[in-house]
Formats: sequence, C-alpha cells, structure tokens
Amino acid sequence: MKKNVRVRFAPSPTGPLHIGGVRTALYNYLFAKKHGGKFILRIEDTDRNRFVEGAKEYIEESLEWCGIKIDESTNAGGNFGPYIQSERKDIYKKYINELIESGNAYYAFDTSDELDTLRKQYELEKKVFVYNSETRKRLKNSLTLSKEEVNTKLTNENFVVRFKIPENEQLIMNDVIRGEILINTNTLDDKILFKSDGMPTYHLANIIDDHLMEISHVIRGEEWLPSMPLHVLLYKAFGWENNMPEFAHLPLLLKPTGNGKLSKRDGDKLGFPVFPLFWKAPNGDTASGYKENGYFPDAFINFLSLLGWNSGTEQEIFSMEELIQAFSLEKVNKSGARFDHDKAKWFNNQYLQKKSDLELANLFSEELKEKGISSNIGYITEIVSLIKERAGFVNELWSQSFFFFEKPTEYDKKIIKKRWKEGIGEKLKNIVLIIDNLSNFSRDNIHDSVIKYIEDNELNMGQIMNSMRVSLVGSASGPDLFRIIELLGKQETIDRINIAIEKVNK
RNA sequence: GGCCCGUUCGUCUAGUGGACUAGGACGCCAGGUUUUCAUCCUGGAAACAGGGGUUCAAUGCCCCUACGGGCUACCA
Repeated sequence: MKKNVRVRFAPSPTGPLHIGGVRTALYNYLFAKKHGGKFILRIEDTDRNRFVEGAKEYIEESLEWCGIKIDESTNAGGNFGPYIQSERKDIYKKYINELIESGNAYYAFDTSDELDTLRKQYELEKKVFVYNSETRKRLKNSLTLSKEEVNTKLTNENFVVRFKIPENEQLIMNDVIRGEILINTNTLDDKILFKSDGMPTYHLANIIDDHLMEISHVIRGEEWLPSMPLHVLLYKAFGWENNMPEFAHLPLLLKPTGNGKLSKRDGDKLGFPVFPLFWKAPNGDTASGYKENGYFPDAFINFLSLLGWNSGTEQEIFSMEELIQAFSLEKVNKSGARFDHDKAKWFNNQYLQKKSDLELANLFSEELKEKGISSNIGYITEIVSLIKERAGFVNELWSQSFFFFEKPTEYDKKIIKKRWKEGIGEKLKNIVLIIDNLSNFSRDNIHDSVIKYIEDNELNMGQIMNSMRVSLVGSASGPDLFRIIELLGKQETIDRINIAIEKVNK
C-alpha cells in the first residue's frame, strides 16, 4: 500500500444505523487498522428533509459499543473538518462553479412537475425518460437558452445544476472486489449535482469531500455501484483522476427469507433486531437492539464480520485484533449474504462460554439487583459456574437459576403425575432425615448418602431423584441435583422437600 | 422496461484448471454420556443453477439462458 490509508464511513443521519451499515463501518475500520490508516466518520446530511434528531448520536454510540474507534469526526477532531456536510456548504459552492465554468455542468430550470409529466408521457409510450445528451437539447437549461434568458432565470427562478455526461464514452473502472466494470456513458443520465435549496446532492458532496479528506479507499455497499461511473466521471471533470480513491463495493445483507435486502424498515418484524442499540424515534417509535437483547459486542461483531467475508481458514472465532490481522478486501465475497439469526445466537453462546465465571457473575449480579435480589458475589459465581453452559445469553441465566434465590411456587404437573407415585412422601421424609444428619455437607457426601439409601432399599432411582428435584426447583430439568442441594444448604433443602410433600400430597 | 452486479449443502462459506470421494460452521436428524433437561462427544443426510464451448482435464476460463440482487428522485 503506497499511499496513506484513509477510509471513511459516511452514513446519513436519517434514522438508526442498521446492521448492514454497521458491517460497512466494520470493514472500513478493519481495513484501515490493518494498514495502519485512519477511520473517519463523516455525516452526510445534505438532505435536510430526512434529517432525524438523535440519529447522529445514535450512530456514534453504536460504533463505540461495537468497539469501532473513530480517528476523525466532529467529536474526535481531525485536520480535515468539518466532518458534517451541512457545515461545508461554501466549499461545495466553489467547486460546482468550477464545474460550470469548465463546461462539465450546466444550469437546468425544469421543475419537478414538468419532469414528472415527461416521465409519465414516456411511460405511456413504453419508453423511459432519461435526462441525457439527447433530451437535454429540448429542455430548459443553460445549454439551450440564451445567456440573457439564463441570467434572468437564475435570479428569478429555482434552478439546479446538472452534470453533463460525456457522450458515448467507454468507461473502464476497477473495483477491488469485483474487478473490471465496463459501461458506456450513453446509458447514464445527467444527474443533479446541486439542488435548488442550495445544497449539493450526495454525489457532488461525496466526491469533493473524499478528495479533500484525502480518502484512499471508498468501501461502501453495493447499492452504490450504479453511481460509480458518475463518481469516476466527476473525478475526471475536476482533474483529480490521478489520485482518485480505489473503490470496493460490498455485497448486501439480505433478509433471512423472502426477497430483498435487509432494511431499516424491517425493524423487529423479522423476529430479530436489525439495529445494534435500542432506538427511540422522535415520533415515539421504538426498535430493539442487539445490546439490549443480551448480545456481547464482540460476539455481534464477530458474527457480522463473517457475513460476506471469510479468512480462508477454518477459524470462526475472531477477536477484533484477530479480525484486523486477517482482514483483506480481496477475500470479501461478491454475492449478497442472508442474515442468519441462529448463527448469531451461536456466536453469542461461544463468547459467553469463554467468559470467566466471575465476569458473568458480575453481569448477572446487575440483573439480580434489578429484580431486587442482592446476594454475595461468591455465591453468584458458584451458581454461574454451575449453569453457564446451559445459557447462551446473560439474560437466560435467571431462568436457569431462579430457584437458588427463591422457592419454587409451583411444581411441574407432568412430572408429578409421572414420578410422584404412592408412598413417595414417606421416602422423601427418610431422605430429609438422612440429609439432616449429615455432618459433612459436601456434594459428594450428599450424593453418596442418598444413593446408598436408594440402593439399600431397592427403590426406583428415577422416581426418587425426580421427586427430589421437583421439590427443590419445581421442574424436572436442571443441573446436578446434589450440587443444587449443596448450594441451597441443609435447612433450605429440608424446608423445600417438606413443603413439597405437604403441597403435592394434598 | 433499461443499466449494472451476482449464482457451491436450507443458511454463512472453503475452493484461484489436475490435491474433490467438493472441506468447515450454523441448523436439522440419529446414537452415546447424564437421575432429568441442556451441554458435551460420535455419526448422518445435505450443494458446484442449466446448456453450450475452450482444454488431455473444468466448481474454477468464455458464451448463452434461467434465477437472484441493486440502481433507475432536486434520497442517501
């Protein structure tokens, strides 16, 4: 890599950042860090109508939660600011004039209504209206009108500035991921570069900013591929083609089933979050996030990194540092990736299993506090070590271990019917006696004593064990029964069995 | 409709002309472990979109078809 690597993530603040955007940011970040470069956050808010309060902050918070560190932005600073396009209006004005003077752009006075009518007319004739080298000769613009007319209109009317697409040129472009892309400029239309409200469109602002901010690689979603020719042509028109950035168009994230790409509007409709963090829109609408759903940021990032990229090895679990080391644009796939929620869950489970018991106990302890339960961290750590392999998320820890903190309020009816046979109460009473007489209350000792009682009296193992379990935890499933007894303690165990005998036999 | 991009198990993917009896992972199924459920272990089913070329040889290169995706706004 000869030049300094500088990449940007350039979302527009029209709402929360969705996971496709997070992945784009991630790939930019990984690429930058791999090559010792800078990761820049630029806010593209040239469409004031779609601006949503809080979106910019949401984007910044999301990247932070993900562990994606911003080198330059409004908050992080940097020498190439401002990093928000609405504050760069004057810059764009200067450059659009340059383009008009060089004959690469022109004023157009057609109203939206006029163009709409035209489009409809064409449609009736089964043709498609394109503002191009052919039609612009018949429309109201500075190429067809006299100087005087143009000047009058410029002062009295709304106008836009359009790019004058060169006629019949074969463009050969290169994409790092897709290779050569060929297109004839006759298929392109004279896109608007400057809107009547005095703001540039995305295309203009994007090229100017990327140039001024010395962006070396444009890594963005595939939805931008069709506008790549326009962008390349703009670089040429400005005379910047010699230090044009390299382009890499990422495959899109697709819906798990059905058609189309994953979009913000999918919200929670698909049965999983599409946003990193919880979002509340100014109008009150809310959408859930991965964070609040119990995902660890490193698991979330690991999962996302593999949607469209693969290291070429069989490794699947990557820390951020490992991702940076392994990442390369050449190994990014070309085709869209369907989102798979099951695999996301699996990743979180993997990360949860890797965490230490103490770390999980601290997280669990916070949840317990919210439920009004406070317990000492040593006890919680013991419980966590017993149940963590049964959970995929921190928020599943409670359902696996609630019985350590409160007595069961009901007993699984199916198990009672199947296992709580005639006379079981008497046998459980004997077990209570055995337990009560234990001086060494260790798991193994409890185990040996109870098993000995069952064997000596030739009792049904399943019946006794399940009856004990249901008495203590309310259901037939759970971790090792004797560890539960050990952790509950002698008195609590005895109480619970006695309560069960009384309640069930009634 | 037009333009552009893509197509390996259900899903994410490995594969860069001979190493392919096409590998891994998720999910699924079966067996084992377990007092139980979960975990865990072992095993299994499961794919090169179709058709033409090029080549001694094609998952891989070329062409066509089909299918999927994106774009086609004074949105980004």
